[in-house]
Amino acid sequence: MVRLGLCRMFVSQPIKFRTTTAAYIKRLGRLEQLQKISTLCLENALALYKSIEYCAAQHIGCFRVNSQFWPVKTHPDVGYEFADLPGAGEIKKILLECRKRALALNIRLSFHPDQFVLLSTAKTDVLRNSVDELEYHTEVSEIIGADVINIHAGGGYGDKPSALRRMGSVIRKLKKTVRSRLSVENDDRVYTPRDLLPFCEEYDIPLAYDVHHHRCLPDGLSVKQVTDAAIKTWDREPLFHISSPRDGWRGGKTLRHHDYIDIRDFPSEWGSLNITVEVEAKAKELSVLRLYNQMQKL
DNA sequence: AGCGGTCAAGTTGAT
DNA sequence: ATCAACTTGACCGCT
Repeated sequence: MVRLGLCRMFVSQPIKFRTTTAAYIKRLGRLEQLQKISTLCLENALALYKSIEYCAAQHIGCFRVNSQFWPVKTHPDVGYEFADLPGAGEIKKILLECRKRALALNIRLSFHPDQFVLLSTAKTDVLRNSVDELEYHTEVSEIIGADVINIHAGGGYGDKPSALRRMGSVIRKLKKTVRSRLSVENDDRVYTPRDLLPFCEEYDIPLAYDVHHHRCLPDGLSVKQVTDAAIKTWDREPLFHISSPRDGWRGGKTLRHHDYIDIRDFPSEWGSLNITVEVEAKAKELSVLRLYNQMQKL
């Protein structure tokens, strides 16, 4: 019933996603830049195909694709159009094969852009970069068939209601292809489910419920209450997050992720639901496999 | 082959 | 005022 999701990479499998840095790319001429990036994009497309095959064979139902899948795509100096890469047509063919394979094997694909994507910011350049980044993620999503681009609500800036209103008005102006994939996640420092649930209803954006963050930053709502309310915000299969604290629940730093999931951290309320649960744990596929096996025994 | 320095971007909260 | 933490790697370039 529960579809477990693997995040971004493998620790035991020979499946590698490549990336580069803007500093390195800048040293090359434009043609060399595009050639280098093309090579990385091609390798990443092949790695995605292998990832889909692996997940399907191991009862892993979802794969979160790395944000650097097309490296430095939106960088102001070295960014590029996908179509301008040498061999773009060949790469796209492989990506369309990924889409077909994921559909045939029922592997859900998702994205989680990093912390620089901030729709609640008051700064116009930060906002522009954020929207560019979301549009890049959407461009890939449309090709490979990813249905979720999950982001955090960003900073509070001393006034969370105002920040959320800014984010809401930006969301209303996003292209439909972007907006229809967007979800917002409760974080461990600023925005709780209690903050976000009314926002999600008002702006028709689903809540990606991270139960670990909720435990780090409680808001008086129970796991059951948030689970039920979050499910109602989704018009497709809900997507939630699970992780366990590296150093246990006692002591200060509960935020850092453990290698594996402690089965006791997996909410009993989730056991029989039709939901995707992305596993955020450092042992990657090994942690998903262990959790799957433990859940089968229950 | 192994290792050290480096990497686009924002915000928060601990020191 | 500075810096680690957030997802922490993975990369290049030197030995």
